Amino acid sequence: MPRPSVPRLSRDQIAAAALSQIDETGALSLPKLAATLNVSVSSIYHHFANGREEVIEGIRGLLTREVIDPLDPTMGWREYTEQWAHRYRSAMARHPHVVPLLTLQTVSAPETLASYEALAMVLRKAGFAADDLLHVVSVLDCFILGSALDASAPLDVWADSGAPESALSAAIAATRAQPGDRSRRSFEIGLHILIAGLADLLR
Amino acid sequence: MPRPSVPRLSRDQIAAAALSQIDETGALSLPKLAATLNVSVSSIYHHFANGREEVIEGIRGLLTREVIDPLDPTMGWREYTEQWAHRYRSAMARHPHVVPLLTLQTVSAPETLASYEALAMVLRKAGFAADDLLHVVSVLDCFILGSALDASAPLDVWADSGAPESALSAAIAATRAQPGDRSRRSFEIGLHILIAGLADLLR
DNA sequence: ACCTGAACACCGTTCAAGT
DNA sequence: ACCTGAACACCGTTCAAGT
Repeated sequence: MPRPSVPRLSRDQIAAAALSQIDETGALSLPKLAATLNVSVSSIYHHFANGREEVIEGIRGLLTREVIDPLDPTMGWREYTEQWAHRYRSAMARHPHVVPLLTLQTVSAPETLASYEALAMVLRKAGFAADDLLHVVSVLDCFILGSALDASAPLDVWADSGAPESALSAAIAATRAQPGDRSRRSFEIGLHILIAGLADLLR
Repeated sequence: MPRPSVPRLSRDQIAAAALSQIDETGALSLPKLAATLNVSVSSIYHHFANGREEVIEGIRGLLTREVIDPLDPTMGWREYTEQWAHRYRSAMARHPHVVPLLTLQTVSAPETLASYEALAMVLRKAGFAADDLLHVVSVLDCFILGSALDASAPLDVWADSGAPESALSAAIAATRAQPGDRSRRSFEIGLHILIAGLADLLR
């Protein structure tokens, strides 16, 4: 078979197909990915020399690009942080099965690193002390990641965990009566508390 | 080979060996686990009919038992919550490679469910509204889980991510100058903010 | 540069069979 | 009840070879 005049694969194309496979099947298999792309497994390695792990980093990059790009760094730090957090969480919540895979490996996608750097610059300009800045980023990051995991595998499963007088079951029933997305609402409550609390670090 | 007079395996023993393997190698392989236990792979399935996933749930149970047990439910909700959160996070932080595996599957370990139920009861007695209670638990849970992941794969790797004038690199350098565990310190800052903020829900 | 095809070592899971 | 041994379908990764 001749070498095609135009490459049949690109990194973005592979990462996008991998993302779809995870969304649909809940897992990533390189043989299946190759089959979807009408290509042999080993040719994926030509674009991602480090194999599976690098493909997953590609997905992280895709997701970051998708939602983080158009943030205006000149707005106030509170608003910037809130939007940054919201976008991150919703990007991940849209791909529930991907999130646990992302937690399995260290962040190296340049788009993701750049978006954290952008947040750090906004916070520095807002006057956060050098000693505090990493803590601020870290606290936000932890909560967003945890919330994304919560959106992936909601606590609601625990409904049938205990006896009928269970405090947790009662709370779940009460929450079910409320409209909207429980996980998203929890996220918003926590985020507002965190931003208000972190603002105190500015004196 | 005769059937041994005393069983050679128990669930706890298998889960503990699995935990050690993950701590030491960063991954869990049932064939290797069987070899360590001087047993054939299929005999693991006699104790954990659902295989690998159930073994990992066993580890979750082990970790929960290890640290959650001796919490006195009569203390104030703030103190209870703080200790509960601290213990959870440190139990997970002691086993960094385990945390991502735990996020891959739904919680079903009864010990873990019981500890969330205990927290919910303390919060209810403290006067949290039924509509708020699940959000309170969820916000705490998200932050703890995210913090455990942060303890597993610290942000500090990002030190060499950018140019020398990077705001993130500067923040990392400033934080390195502080004594103690950066991830743990971030956790404490966030936890105190969250508990104070959640207290406002009591009016 | 870009892709193929075959090979390798390794998985998790199942099942009939032993005592 | 508790364990063995073999078999199955499936992984991720590598590498020589094609054009």
